Amino acid sequence: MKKLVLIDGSGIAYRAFFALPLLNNDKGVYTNAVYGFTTMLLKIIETEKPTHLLVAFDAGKTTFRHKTYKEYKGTRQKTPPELSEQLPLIRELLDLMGIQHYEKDQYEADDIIGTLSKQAQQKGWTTKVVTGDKDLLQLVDDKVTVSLTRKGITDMDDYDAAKVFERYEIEPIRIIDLKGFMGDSSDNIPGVPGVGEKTAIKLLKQFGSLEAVFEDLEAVSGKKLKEKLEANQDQAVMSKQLATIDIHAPVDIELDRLTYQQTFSQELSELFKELEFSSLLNRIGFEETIAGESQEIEVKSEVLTTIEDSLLLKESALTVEILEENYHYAEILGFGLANEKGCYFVPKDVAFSSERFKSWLQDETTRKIVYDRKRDRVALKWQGLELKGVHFDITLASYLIDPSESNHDLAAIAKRRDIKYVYSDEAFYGKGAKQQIPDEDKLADHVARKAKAMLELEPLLAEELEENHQSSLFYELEMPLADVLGEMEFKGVDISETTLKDMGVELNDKLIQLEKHIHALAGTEFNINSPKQLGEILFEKMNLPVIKKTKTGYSTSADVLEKLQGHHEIIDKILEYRQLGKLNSTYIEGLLKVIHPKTGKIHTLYRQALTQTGRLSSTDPNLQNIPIRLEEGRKIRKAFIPSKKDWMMFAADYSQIELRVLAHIAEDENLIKAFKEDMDIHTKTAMDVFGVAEGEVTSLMRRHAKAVNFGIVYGISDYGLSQSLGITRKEAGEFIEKYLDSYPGVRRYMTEIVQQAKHDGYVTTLLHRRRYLPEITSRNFNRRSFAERTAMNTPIQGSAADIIKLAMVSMAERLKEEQLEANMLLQVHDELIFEAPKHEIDRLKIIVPEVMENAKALKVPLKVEASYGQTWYDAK
DNA sequence: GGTTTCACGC
DNA sequence: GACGTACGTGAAACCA
Repeated sequence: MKKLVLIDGSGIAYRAFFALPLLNNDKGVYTNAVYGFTTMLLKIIETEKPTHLLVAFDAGKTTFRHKTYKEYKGTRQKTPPELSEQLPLIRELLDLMGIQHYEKDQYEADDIIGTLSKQAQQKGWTTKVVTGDKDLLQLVDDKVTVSLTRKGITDMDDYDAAKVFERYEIEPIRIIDLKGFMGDSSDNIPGVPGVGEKTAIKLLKQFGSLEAVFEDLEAVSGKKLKEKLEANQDQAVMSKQLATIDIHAPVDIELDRLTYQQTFSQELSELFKELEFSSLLNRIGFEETIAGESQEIEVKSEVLTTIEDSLLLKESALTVEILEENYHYAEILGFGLANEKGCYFVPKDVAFSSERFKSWLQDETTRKIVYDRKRDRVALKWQGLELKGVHFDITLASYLIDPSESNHDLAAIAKRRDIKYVYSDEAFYGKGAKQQIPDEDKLADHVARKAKAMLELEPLLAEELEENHQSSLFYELEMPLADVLGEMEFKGVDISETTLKDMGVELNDKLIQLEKHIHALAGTEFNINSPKQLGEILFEKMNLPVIKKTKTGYSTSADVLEKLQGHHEIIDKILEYRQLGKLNSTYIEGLLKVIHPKTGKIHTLYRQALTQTGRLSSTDPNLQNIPIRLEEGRKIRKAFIPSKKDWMMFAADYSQIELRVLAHIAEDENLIKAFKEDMDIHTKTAMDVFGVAEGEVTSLMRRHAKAVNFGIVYGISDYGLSQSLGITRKEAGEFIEKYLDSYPGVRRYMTEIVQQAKHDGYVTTLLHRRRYLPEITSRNFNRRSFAERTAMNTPIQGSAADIIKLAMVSMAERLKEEQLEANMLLQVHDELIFEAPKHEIDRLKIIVPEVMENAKALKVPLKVEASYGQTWYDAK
């Protein structure tokens, strides 16, 4: 059985280009269309298993259709150069994959596909056409099916005749009649003005074809419609003609010659590597190995068995080689060292038995270049060593230069700067179950390469930081902050295991009761945690109204369930079950799992080089999302306790720091005044937006105003605001407009920052933190809108992040200066949590707000609220 | 092991 | 006219 696959190469490339963000490789070659095209191609080959395969392309600008209508495709924008430059790459790729491609002067890909599909039909082959263009549906028959890209590029809808009929209520061949009436704005086919899909289908159902309609115009119902048809008859006939695919195009290619045999050559894998399609390399059976170009470059290194003073220079690159992600549990494999003298690997036994080496590690006066200062420092702290004299952190530098680089992996950072002899840890050690440590020779080589690369990278990165005006941000903020965060992580926060366990027992009881109750109400037992099973129960068995669907089934999210409240008592129970289940699995069981066996405390990991805005994130466990809003969850905080007897937990948070930052950046008089007068900002916003006096602000008005402020801070859209308030998008848009009317400075800022982002390609924060926004010029509305909101939001959120980071560095210094025993333990974006002896609380009440409020002088005062108690829960 | 859905915080 | 919409982390189900 012959199976022919015909791919609309031009159409798919076009779709891929617009569906994917503008990727490029390290040489600046754009690759998104090639990437999308290739993933689609691999998927099609895998699922369709074609015996014959051809990719058809459009040829040139003019086609035979222009003879009929010279305006054909006249409104189409010129193909963007970022896309055109990728088309030769796609052809090269097809050649390497042994896939034939074809184009014919004066014809479009559609005509080639149409002609070949009909020839194949004659021979009794089955054909699959792959395209993004609905016009191709006219080719569907008993032997030909059409796959239409849905969204993205690999998501396809398969159309056979029945599916076409289901969708359009007409035979596939009548798609051309449909186009004749409707026209097609993207091809500049006029059709009959005022006739859309609905009317066209109605006419075709009644008359059968476009010609039949015009033969019996009198039978058309509706005077207006009749007039429109009469006036545009010629245009309609021509439109149909334009939309008709030529199935007798002079295609000089034999079907039998289109055989396809899957072969993936070395050359193909080279091309994939060049384009940086590493995920696709695996799919074609070429695992990216550590071999390849890295090992071809020789790096001389030595394994040290004794440590000579002469090797330990003031200026050196140092790597502390550990494998574990979680460095609180890390085993040190050894050290890499690179300096003027050469590159070395120091095995752990040699290192730890050398007093010389250990004192060098702890020597403040050296200038060490490291890859991840916090990681190295904390890992060594667990070994009782204080890493000192760190002068440069490669990860942090790379992060500040461009936070969007998806991995600040050393090999990637190096490769982008043309240093190619170092390979990534993942490639060297493998990942997941495949991870293993090679023998010492290889290990030594790898580690030494890393150290060498770091030594070489430091001046390059330092210069880039300087160019970006980020030197001070780097040396004076992020670098010292890394040590402060390291101390917080290493110190850890104490947790009462018994409190957690008691809460767990109680929760489990409640969950069992709830589960029974829910099963009884549903009349059957099922897994409430499974959205799939829950959806079937609610929407099929119990016939509750479907509010929203996900791509795999019914949505059962909280906002959907809330809309169903009142329909059935089961809803409330499910919501409660979800809430308690979350508390139990994530917080009770989750936290119990991560208590460190050596300290009995919880040691989180702050990620300092991750978020696009400059905020920190926290993992293993995440201590930045411990419940607070609902009382049941808030009780979790009772388990967070001081580590010593007679100590207290002390918490201080910034009040409205983002909106204060906004007032400052936007220089909005109204907003500045409000903060200077220390007004309740949501009430103030409500007064301005609704035009009422303070006393007339209702709680609903305040709630709406609060959501608008929230939206400003987080950069949500009118849609997002409408969702959170349960109002229409239009109303949400009006709220935002009224807000901007009330705060003209903010409006001006929003306009200007978008202009600036378009001009510079990036936005910055108060301390010159940078975020690039390449999509701000995207032709895709969604992408562009998202980039615009990001441009408005990042300086606000990022500057707030800058400020609390400044406060943390000052705070650590201040605690030391005053010789306080208090420990700074946690940061939750706008708040700091400490533990301290009772007798220091009075002092903290003064200095913590003082340090935080004076971290950075703005045009409005910063305000901090502090509290304390026996547990984190009580510090409210 | 990867993806999807849901839910927690700011 | 539709698109699919703050950022993070983590658990569980489900599919392969």
